[in-house]
Amino acid sequence: MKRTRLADILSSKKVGDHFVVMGWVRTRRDSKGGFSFIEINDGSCLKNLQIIADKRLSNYGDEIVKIQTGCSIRASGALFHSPGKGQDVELHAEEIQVLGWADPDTYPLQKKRHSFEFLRSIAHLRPRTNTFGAVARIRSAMSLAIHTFFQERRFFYLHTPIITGNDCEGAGELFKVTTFDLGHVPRDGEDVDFKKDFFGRPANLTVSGQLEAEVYAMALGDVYTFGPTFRAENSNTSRHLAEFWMVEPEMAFCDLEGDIELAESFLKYIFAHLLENCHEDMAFFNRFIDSTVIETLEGVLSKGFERLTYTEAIEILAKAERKFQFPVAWGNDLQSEHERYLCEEVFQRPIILVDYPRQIKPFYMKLNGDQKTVRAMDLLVPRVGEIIGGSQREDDYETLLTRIREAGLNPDDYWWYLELRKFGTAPHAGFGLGFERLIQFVTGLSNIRDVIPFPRTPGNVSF
RNA sequence: UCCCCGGUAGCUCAGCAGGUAGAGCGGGUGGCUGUUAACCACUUGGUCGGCAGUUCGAGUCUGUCCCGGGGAGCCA
Repeated sequence: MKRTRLADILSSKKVGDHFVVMGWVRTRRDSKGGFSFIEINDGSCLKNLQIIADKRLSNYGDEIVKIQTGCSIRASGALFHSPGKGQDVELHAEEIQVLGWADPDTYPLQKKRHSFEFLRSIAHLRPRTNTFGAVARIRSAMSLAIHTFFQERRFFYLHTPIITGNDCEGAGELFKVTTFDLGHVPRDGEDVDFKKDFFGRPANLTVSGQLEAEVYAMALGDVYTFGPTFRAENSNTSRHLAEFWMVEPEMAFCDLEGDIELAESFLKYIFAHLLENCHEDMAFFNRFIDSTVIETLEGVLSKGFERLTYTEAIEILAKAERKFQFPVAWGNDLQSEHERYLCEEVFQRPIILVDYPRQIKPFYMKLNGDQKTVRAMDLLVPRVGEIIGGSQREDDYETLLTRIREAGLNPDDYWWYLELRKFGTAPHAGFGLGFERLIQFVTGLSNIRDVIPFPRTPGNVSF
């Protein structure tokens, strides 16, 4: 089954050479002049290859003229300059073999544009469209860039557990993991008897690898995780998934300043990588999805991010002429409308907000000297909102203990996390980046369900 | 979970003030052309989201449930 990928043929354009190509038919147009044009795509790149099928081919009458959108074919022939507009080269087939038919009466994809809503209902076929093919390639390229960025900086890739026994990390509702027969759950009086469950205690899918990443940062120095996380929140928005991928670097001997520098150079690295290596797909998004995405990424590369404190942000919002639905007051968390106003109207580019009030942030963030704020940073981008949340971590044992109690959590559940502060504690910091939200930002796609192959949302686990 | 909007042919939608359904695309057939979201002609195609109700009569009005979208909350 030797073949040459379309990406290689179309980039090298070796006219005169002989190739074997395989792919899925996008369209067939017949010429009664005695041949057919068949466009195929094999997913290796956005572009299609036009194949010229002459009527002298032995199966022209019974097969080739019946080839429809969705069929998979194998074609061999020589590459020629194309006299037509729309493509530089084309393959003149010497042989065409249909590998798999696609009944046109029931194959749901047309040559025409479909709505994203409809394509979500056929998630098994939507990667064959231009948009979803491009998203998949971008997603893959970004994954590679994430690893190379960290590896070049000598971070170690850490695998944190998917199933955890930490019942509360303060990050949303948990999916429970059990082997119980839910019709007959063992009970100890009123309560569920978890001693009889697989782990002998309650377990759940992870909502974040951060606490475990801190463990390894306090031994290896710089580590990062890149894996799936799960939130059972009943969130029905274009920015939330029940299963999403998160990147979480964690650095020992690092403060908030270093954390912000890492976040900024990280995003710049990813964006530069995309602009350099994913020209065709990025141009596609810029043309058909959002005509500002390339300019936005270039803007980040040249100008970086606006940085301000939470307190400064509140001052700007308080002076704004705009009427907000939610009140602006120091101590309140910023609402979407506030974040959007700052990002999209005041600064018109990504912003980093630091030093949030302690009461609106999790227990593990380091308390500032003022005792009122914590060393937190949120990175907000236009359209998508928060894509990074990070902080310097609390490294003082007593302060952390107090903060855990303040949050209404049981210190016993965090004994090992607390021990990191007891034995050789050190300043450290890290952040979490929502991978899908980053893809939304770079592609311009407005619904997060369209940047992950098989989205999981409340009421939907199809495919 | 809350607030808005929507669910009509395989897809995208129209159907104005209740009188039992239309277009474009797709599919099929024929024609035409180095075509390229091809084009032209003909043709195929629907228990109008489900269940109740009002009415002589419901795609159209009412209730309710389900599903989808946008926004909000929660967050990444």
